[in-house]
Amino acid sequence: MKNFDIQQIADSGQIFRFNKTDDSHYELIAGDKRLVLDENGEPDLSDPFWWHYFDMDTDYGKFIESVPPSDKFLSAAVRCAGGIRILNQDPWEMLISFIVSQRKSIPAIKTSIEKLCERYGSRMDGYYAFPTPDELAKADMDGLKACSLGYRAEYIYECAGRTAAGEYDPWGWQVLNDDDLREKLMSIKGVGIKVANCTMLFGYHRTGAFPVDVWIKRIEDEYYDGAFPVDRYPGYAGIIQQYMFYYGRGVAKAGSSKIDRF
DNA sequence: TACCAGGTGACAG
DNA sequence: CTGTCACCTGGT
Repeated sequence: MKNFDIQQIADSGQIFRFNKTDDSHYELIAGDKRLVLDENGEPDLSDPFWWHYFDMDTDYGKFIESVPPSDKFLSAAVRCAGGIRILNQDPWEMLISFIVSQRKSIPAIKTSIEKLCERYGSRMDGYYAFPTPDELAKADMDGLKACSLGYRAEYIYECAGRTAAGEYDPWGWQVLNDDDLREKLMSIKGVGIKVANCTMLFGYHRTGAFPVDVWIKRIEDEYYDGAFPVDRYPGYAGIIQQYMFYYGRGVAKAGSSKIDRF
């Protein structure tokens, strides 16, 4: 499959409910759906939901080819991360997941989200769906604290309550332009610029959103004199960000054999 | 065992 | 408007 590598997608930090189930299978849960992947990581895309989820109508080759050879870092990044795609995930699930993500390691994020699903999500056949706003709004602070959320519990509590009440409408916000959407997201307590941009990129497929986290910051400081030229990639800087994130994080983890240095 | 983690809100200056 | 700082707590 062209420009498709499930492991790279999983390691690019956009999905948290992706797990190895045994030595030859992976599972991916999105909303109330589950996808099982074989040892090759090749999903069955006959279901239109998953076809759209994996953004199969988009040609990622053109983004990769647009990278100027003069940019050595980015050229190396796309060589190593060419299988990354921006998934079409659910706005609500992304909003809650990235509120949870702040100041947490990825394993800790996954643990918290799994606990939220087990405690508040619907029981499916062998797994738990991501809780709906109504389901999550039933949570009290003690229950949320039991999900290892720490100080984020009150953010989740408030966001779920206001969404269930109709004050927040994550799905309705899809009609907003990027700036209005970002402003709306940042009006939510616990959502700053980084969480807003991640939610936009992964939950609303706003590929122009460019989340700057500690990894991207390090890369900007080290290779781009402090600021990445986002304007060079109009409307798809977020896709470029994913290549940078995957590669930069891989380089930092010394000994990672699948990463080539430049 | 300490230390840090894909940040944010509150508050100074 | 930019700079600091506390913050819950799991994972390594």
